[in-house]
Amino acid sequence: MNIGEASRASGISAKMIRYYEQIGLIAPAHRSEAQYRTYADTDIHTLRFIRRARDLGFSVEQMKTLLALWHDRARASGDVKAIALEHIAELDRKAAAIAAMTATLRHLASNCHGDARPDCPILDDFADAPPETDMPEVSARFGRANIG
Amino acid sequence: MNIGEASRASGISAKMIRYYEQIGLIAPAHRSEAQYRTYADTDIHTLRFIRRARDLGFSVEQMKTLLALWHDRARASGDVKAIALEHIAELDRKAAAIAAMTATLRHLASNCHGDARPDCPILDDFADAPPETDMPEVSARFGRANIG
DNA sequence: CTTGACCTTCCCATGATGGGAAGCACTACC
DNA sequence: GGTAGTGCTTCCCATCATGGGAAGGTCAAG
Repeated sequence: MNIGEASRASGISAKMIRYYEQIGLIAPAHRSEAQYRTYADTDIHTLRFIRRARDLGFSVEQMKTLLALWHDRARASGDVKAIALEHIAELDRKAAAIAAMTATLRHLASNCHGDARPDCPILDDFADAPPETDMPEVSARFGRANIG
Repeated sequence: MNIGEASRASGISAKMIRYYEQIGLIAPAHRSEAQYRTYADTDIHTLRFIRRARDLGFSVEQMKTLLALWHDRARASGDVKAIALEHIAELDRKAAAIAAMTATLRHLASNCHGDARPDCPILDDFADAPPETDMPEVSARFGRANIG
């Protein structure tokens, strides 16, 4: 199986498959005589594993660890769970940051006429909101949230 | 006021102030004889505006538009509100993607013993989850969500 | 043998941010 | 008037995961 077919079978672009190989997330693919990468069913299995983990938001580093644990038949499920829980916590943090933003924005937008008149509470807020001293907790004010 | 003081007054790093100038988000600062950037109160006001918008998750491109509207005394508040609503919609999409991820992950984690035993439903799912055909709607399955 | 689809490597771009080096300017102190 | 220390300048590089595209080799069908 060439890389195009592997891509279709796994849902990962050929570009990314090469990249994952380059950074060591997956082992270098076997090569045909013409130096084409070839993939066996087990390789596709691995790629699908990666696809699933990636879709659940895991980073490449986390996926490296997860793949290692997957291949370690003597792994402790606690190690896997710990990574998952840490990732959930990270996602929860991002969600909280987003929720705080949308709460503030919805409030500002609801007070804005949104017509041809120039008065706009949104711009007024941006112009006059007091500078943040520091992030106290999750509120309508926070530093550059790690959401992008 | 030099860039360091402007940074402290606005909450934006000196690095980012220079970057914002470079990409044209803000006008080139006035320079002292020694070519030091100098900032007046109005400049700080603009930087604080940017800080606020940035903290609410707006992109540089959106901030460019918002700054233009801010300076346009004949603006229509509807134009500002439209940008805000679009951004809220974008944030909601990210939040939904995150929520779908955490829902799936919490479910998998709750079924994982998380002890020294190797059996792990999380890895089992990653290894065997059917490949996604395409994103149907917001569910536990979705493509590479735009959350990072 | 040509056409077209596929593969290869290599370089560049994204967005917003930080790190760090080399060199010049300013301030405070002796 | 030196000198130490801080601050400013520009320039280059890195992040993270991904895509775009060029130049060139390979393969299968007609």
